[in-house]
Amino acid sequence: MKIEKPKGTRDFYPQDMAWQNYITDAWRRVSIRHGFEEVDGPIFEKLDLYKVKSGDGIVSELFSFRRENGTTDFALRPEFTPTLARMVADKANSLPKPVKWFTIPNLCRAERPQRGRLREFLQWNVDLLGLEGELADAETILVAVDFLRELGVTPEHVRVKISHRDVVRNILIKLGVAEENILDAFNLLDRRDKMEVEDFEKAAMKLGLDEHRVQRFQEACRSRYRTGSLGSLCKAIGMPEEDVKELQELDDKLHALGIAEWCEYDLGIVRGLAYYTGVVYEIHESSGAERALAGGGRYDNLINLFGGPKMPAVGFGMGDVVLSNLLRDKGLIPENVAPRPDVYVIAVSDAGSEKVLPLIADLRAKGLHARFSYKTTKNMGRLLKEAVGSKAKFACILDDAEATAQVKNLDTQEQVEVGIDEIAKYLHENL
RNA sequence: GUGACUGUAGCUCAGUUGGUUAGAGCACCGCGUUGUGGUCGCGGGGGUCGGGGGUUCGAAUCCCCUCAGUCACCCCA
Repeated sequence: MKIEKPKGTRDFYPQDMAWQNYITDAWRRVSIRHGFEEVDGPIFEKLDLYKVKSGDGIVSELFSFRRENGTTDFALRPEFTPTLARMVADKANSLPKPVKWFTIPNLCRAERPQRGRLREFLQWNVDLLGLEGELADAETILVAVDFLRELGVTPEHVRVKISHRDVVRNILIKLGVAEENILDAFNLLDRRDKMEVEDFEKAAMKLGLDEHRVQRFQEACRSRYRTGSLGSLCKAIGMPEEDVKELQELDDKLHALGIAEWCEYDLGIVRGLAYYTGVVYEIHESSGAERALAGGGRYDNLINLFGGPKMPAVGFGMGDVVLSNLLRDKGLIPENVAPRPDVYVIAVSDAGSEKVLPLIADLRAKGLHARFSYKTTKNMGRLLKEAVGSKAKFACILDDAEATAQVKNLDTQEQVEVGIDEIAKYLHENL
């Protein structure tokens, strides 16, 4: 009987796993050097945890279950933020501030798979809590940008699109959108690029905007502004600079951190969910072809909502699927992401064969990644080919010589004779 | 949940208006080239042609259904 793997899941063969590790290693390395500490939580939570902030609408898109004869509903985690909020709320008073945490959870969502979206995926989360001011927002953006830079991505490849929920809300209200229609208006903004202009206008008018105001709505939210030009943004949409002072502070910090050229303001970015409270941002491939590479923003009410104190919070998530698409399309996949063996031991005579296993054990005990051939052939050409195929840095050739071996650098083709007892030392010095 | 497209070996694909026992390259396994690199040569395993039904003397090929995958919509935490 053949059982297929569940829809939208992946099997990780060695090559796939090496690639996955390449990404997660970089996520971890970059997080740590920016002063973030790794955390994790359960892979499933009580279903209620996901209802607190999102409501029931989201429930159909998650994998939920109940133990046989049990009474509690659980769900595989579709995101990490609720778990994080719970963890922070639980120990809010004893955690040193600010809280700088990162995590690399696998998440599950019961959606139909398509490009850039699977039912199980990895998502890097970086969150900074308990720090007032826009430096916090800027620092999370810095972490994301630094990561992308580390993998060879440039400002030409991607744009960090920044917006602010209150700014957009102000514009909408000034244009005459009623308070109770604000979320619908956000939603409309979010989808604007997928809609025909006519449909967009029709939907906008439903929210209470006349023809003239739809036009201004369009102008305000479809334009992009460079960093350092918030003044002209205000002028263009007729807004006092006072109303964008948080964005201005963020702007200053982005310049101070040297990442302003990666960023731009795009008031069409609002993010889907209701819990964001201030700055929101998404990272997109420049042409806009892919879905968002990362998304985040400020959620100052969430810790409070989960029973903790009121605490400022900002963070983002980046999924591995869209990231991999981007890196592949931009030709940014390194040739070797799997670990290279330090040395490949081969025997080209019967006497040499006797020495293989003791040498292998010795090399490995001394911390070297050492491999050998399971074949019985003594054909040196064939064995060297196998060594090269393994991507080993050195080959160690054992022959009839009593106490020495030939150690060959497979990259440079240099070959030297080394005493068998000295091989580990030689390799450590020359790797 | 809706729609479009695609299913032949692990991968990329051939396969004549329907006609013998379904093929190639790469990959994998083995051997040889009797001691220095991705060669070359020989050999091998592996496919109920996604599955089921139908038309036909005969189906990978034509028709219907179904399953899976991809992409788009919905949604996107």
